[in-house]
Amino acid sequence: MTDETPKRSNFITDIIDEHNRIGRFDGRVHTRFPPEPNGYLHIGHAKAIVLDFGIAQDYGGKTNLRFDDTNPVKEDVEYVDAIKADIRWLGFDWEDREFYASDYFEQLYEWAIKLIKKGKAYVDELSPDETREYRGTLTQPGKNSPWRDRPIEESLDLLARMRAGEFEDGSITLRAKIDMAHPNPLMRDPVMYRVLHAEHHRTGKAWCIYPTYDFTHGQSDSIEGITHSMCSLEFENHRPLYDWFIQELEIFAPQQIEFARLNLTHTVMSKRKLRRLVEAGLVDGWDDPRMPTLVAMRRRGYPPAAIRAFIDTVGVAKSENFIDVELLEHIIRDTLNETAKRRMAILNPVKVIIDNYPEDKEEWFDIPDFPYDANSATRKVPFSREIYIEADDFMESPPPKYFRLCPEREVRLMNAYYIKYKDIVKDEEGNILEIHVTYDPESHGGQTADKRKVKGTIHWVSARHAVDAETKLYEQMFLDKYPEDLPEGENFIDHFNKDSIEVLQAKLEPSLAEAEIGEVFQFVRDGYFTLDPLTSTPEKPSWIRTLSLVDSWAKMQK
RNA sequence: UGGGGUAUGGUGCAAUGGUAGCACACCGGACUUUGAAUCCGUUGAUCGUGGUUCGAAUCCAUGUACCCCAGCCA
Repeated sequence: MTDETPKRSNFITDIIDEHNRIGRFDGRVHTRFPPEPNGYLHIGHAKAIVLDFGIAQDYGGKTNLRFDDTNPVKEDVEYVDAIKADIRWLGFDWEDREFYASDYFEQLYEWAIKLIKKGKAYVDELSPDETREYRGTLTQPGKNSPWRDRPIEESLDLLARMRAGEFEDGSITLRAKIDMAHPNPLMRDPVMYRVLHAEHHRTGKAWCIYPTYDFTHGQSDSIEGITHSMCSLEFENHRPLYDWFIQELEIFAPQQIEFARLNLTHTVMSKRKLRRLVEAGLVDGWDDPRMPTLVAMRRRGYPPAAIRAFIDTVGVAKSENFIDVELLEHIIRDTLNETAKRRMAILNPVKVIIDNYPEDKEEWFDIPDFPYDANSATRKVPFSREIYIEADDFMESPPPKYFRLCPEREVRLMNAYYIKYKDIVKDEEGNILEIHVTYDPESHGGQTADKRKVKGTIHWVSARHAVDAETKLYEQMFLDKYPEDLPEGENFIDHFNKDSIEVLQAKLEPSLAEAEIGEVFQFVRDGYFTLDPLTSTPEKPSWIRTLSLVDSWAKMQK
């Protein structure tokens, strides 16, 4: 990937620098991104991805993609394909290092036997409920299972029979023998294997016992020679356990480093909650443009480079954080401002008739894609007697400082002519049918020889040439800044912003008929737009507003 | 009443014993053929209390607040 950002520097790179200084990993930096294929990736995962891949890149190291697929009942290939597509879209490459924890099932099984033989693991016949009771509480120690000291040979035999399918789900487990009184409950003889008669998306029916995440993750890192294993804060409590397994197994020891995950205002980030929005039908799916998922952001026209830049600017630390979604939007706009060609489109059209412009005349202006770039390419835009302008760009009795079309003001039609209000035609209810104006033929191109000042510039589309298209405008899914932090008894799902989508029938300049999927344009004075890759067709174009422009006029009105 | 973490402007991140800085947001102003962008400027912070030191966000003591852990989820 292009080197667009300076080398990252944060508490993680401090640790790596220290390792390099003392020679702990011989200068190697090898990371991994370890998703569970049980859902779609969201912007929070993007933080992990950018950190895992980005830091390795900065140090000339490598990053593995490893699916942590130890729970067959929740996982599916559908998700592995989607996850791979998202990571590629973000701009990262794991080359040939695509791994699965399930690749290590046989090795893990051998290691389980090794621990039994060392007297460090035993087969336990406590039920799930009993296991919980025996574990104790946060403040009280647990007590030993009656099976804890059974003979090694017996455990070995039982484990083999577990694998052979002799036991029901939940009836028996393999547990590590650590310390039932340990202050960290994760160290109180954690389960290593459970019986699960379920088909796995990769290993099929080969197994009916599956290792737990805790008995898998650290060893998977070890097998792959991972040096720095980044994960989120809640796994800090697990680190002593991973280290215990690694030490007892006498295998390569990676360094786990925990960081605070990303939270965004005005949205929810947990897979469970996102799934609820989908299942409740409040959004169209995981790729609904309002969702914080990467599929949604891609569909919406967010550039992956902007997402990377966003992650770099929010930084990384160990304190819980909530990023204002405005920062994300700022960086998206910042990127798009550089790359999006300018076009004219009218979302809420009102017709304007230029009385002194000949009825049969039409002109084609060459208008630059990037008006501030002297070398910009141009496109042809037709002009004629009848045009559309935004309904907001005309007011009969405007407030002070209203610079758009109104009875007492001359305004500029962008790149075309100056016009002046003449009169107005309304229907019986008072709705504006058409606005009549006159134009100044001397103002061709939007300026005059006398250099007179025209404060307002509005955009327009020739009525005769306009292309019809649906446009979809989105707002935040939640008006609440922290939709997960609600008063007692309230449910986040009831706070969903039902007005977060608005569909309009717009009039576009004709060049937009040639737009391609994936291209993002700036519809001048409104926002950034892209064709909906899922629903748009040449016959029925459908545009998504990626993001509106900052509207300081609207802000002033408040 | 266990253990593990974290506290710096509204938000996020820096400053690693020596002038508390950057970004977003906010508020002013300039410019403008996008009320965008750009440019300039103004507010505003070290969780509390003691201590060490010429000097503390940083070191020590103590207190407080918040987060995580009692799945055979990850």
